[in-house]
Amino acid sequence: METSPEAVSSLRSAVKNYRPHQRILRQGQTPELFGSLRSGWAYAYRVLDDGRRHLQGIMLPGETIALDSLFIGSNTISFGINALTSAAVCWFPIEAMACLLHKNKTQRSETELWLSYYFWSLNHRAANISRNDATGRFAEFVVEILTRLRLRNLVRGEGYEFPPTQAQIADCLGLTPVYVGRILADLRQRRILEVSDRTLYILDERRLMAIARWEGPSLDQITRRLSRTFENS
Amino acid sequence: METSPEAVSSLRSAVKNYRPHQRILRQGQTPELFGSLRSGWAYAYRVLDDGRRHLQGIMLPGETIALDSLFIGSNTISFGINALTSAAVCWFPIEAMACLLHKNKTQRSETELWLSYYFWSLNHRAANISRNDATGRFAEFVVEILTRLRLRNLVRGEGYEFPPTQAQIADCLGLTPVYVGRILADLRQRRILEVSDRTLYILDERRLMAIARWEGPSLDQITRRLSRTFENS
DNA sequence: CGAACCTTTGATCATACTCAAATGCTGTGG
DNA sequence: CCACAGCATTTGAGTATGATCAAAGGTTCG
Repeated sequence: METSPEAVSSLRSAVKNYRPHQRILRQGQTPELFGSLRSGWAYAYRVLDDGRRHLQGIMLPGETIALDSLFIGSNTISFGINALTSAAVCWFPIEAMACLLHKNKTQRSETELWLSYYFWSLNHRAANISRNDATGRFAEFVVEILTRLRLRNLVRGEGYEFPPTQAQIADCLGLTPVYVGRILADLRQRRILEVSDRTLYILDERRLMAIARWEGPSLDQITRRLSRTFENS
Repeated sequence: METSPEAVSSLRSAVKNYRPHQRILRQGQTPELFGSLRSGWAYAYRVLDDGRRHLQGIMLPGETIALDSLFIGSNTISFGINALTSAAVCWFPIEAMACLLHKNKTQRSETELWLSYYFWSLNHRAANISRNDATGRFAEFVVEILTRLRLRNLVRGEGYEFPPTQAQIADCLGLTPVYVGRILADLRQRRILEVSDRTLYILDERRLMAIARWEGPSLDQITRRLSRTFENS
């Protein structure tokens, strides 16, 4: 929601810093503020009855924290959000934000676009987990993150910043940490991609996409429109 | 969205009937109308690149078709919706509906509740698929549907109406039809539940819930509030 | 310097898939 | 009314993908 700074910046806002693993939003809480990640990564998770965690998604620098909170009023969010790396979050008052979004036509259609992307990705994630094999899941996971990093031009040097641990990736994809390690080893050996020192190197993007069986059309359509919103600002 | 009939019924609406498997909403379409299932079941699906389908969710009688459409403006929905049984859908103009929801405070907070349930279920479904084993997934699937059927008092006789085929269940849970059959046989043999003649009989709800490892608290909280909205109308 | 965590590798195991064939049910047209 | 095609279910036998258990080396942090 990195949008139309003139309008948004008129809102009172506060920046808060978080250490890795620090809680940003509590599961079951009614959010009072609406946040956006100024820097760093974060993850949305759900604590299961047996104590294990399931990671529902990952937030990249510049992205929105829990878009839900703009629309659910006084209801609670069903997940918590923690910092994955050191992170800074910019907080806005929800009420004012929602009001602004409703009145300003441009803002509103932009929010609708983000929300539709949000719905898309929630559904897509479930489809990915249920149909792809482990390697395919991981490949899709990487491609999605890549797309989002590129959208915001977060390329650093030759590689991409890629802080999640194997255990976190596993919790995202419904795999075990050990097996994620094996997938990484396999992809590295096949010279498709390599992760080292929290950096991701894509060696053969074409084959990576083939493995991910990426649904080009449906995502492309959305990202093209999203990237247009960046050009305009 | 079976709510405050006085207000909603003032909107122009049309009822349309559908045969089993008939398309209700096309994938990639911008919905012009907002629908609610007057009778029958429907399913939201996504066609994958390899031609297979993934079922994203199932809609029961009385429920809303694609709550998304109220919030995404002119964007497209990333899934299609088909009738699962013979079904009747009641269509409302989206614009008027959205406007009504925004102005009327009661309606609005009710929509927020439904939307938060929608977000919950999208996330929950992904968590279910990625963490539970096949039997657990199915048990959770059943318990969720059961909860929703009861919410609307759709009990018929001693059993519950349960039209989905094993192949559809499989596409919902990321399993194969054959294995779903084996799960059913196993649960029947263990006297936990039984499906015959499109009817579901719960033989041992306690054990079913245990298998589903149902997240009692988080769902209960929502359903209690949802059922309150039914009592009020 | 030690503790905690992350990664890597090996060996074994089980859950769920694949392939295949038989049975039953439903609807349709001759 | 029957024959048949098409689908849904059931069961069997064999297989593979990813889990589990275990241990060793590497990092990071206090």
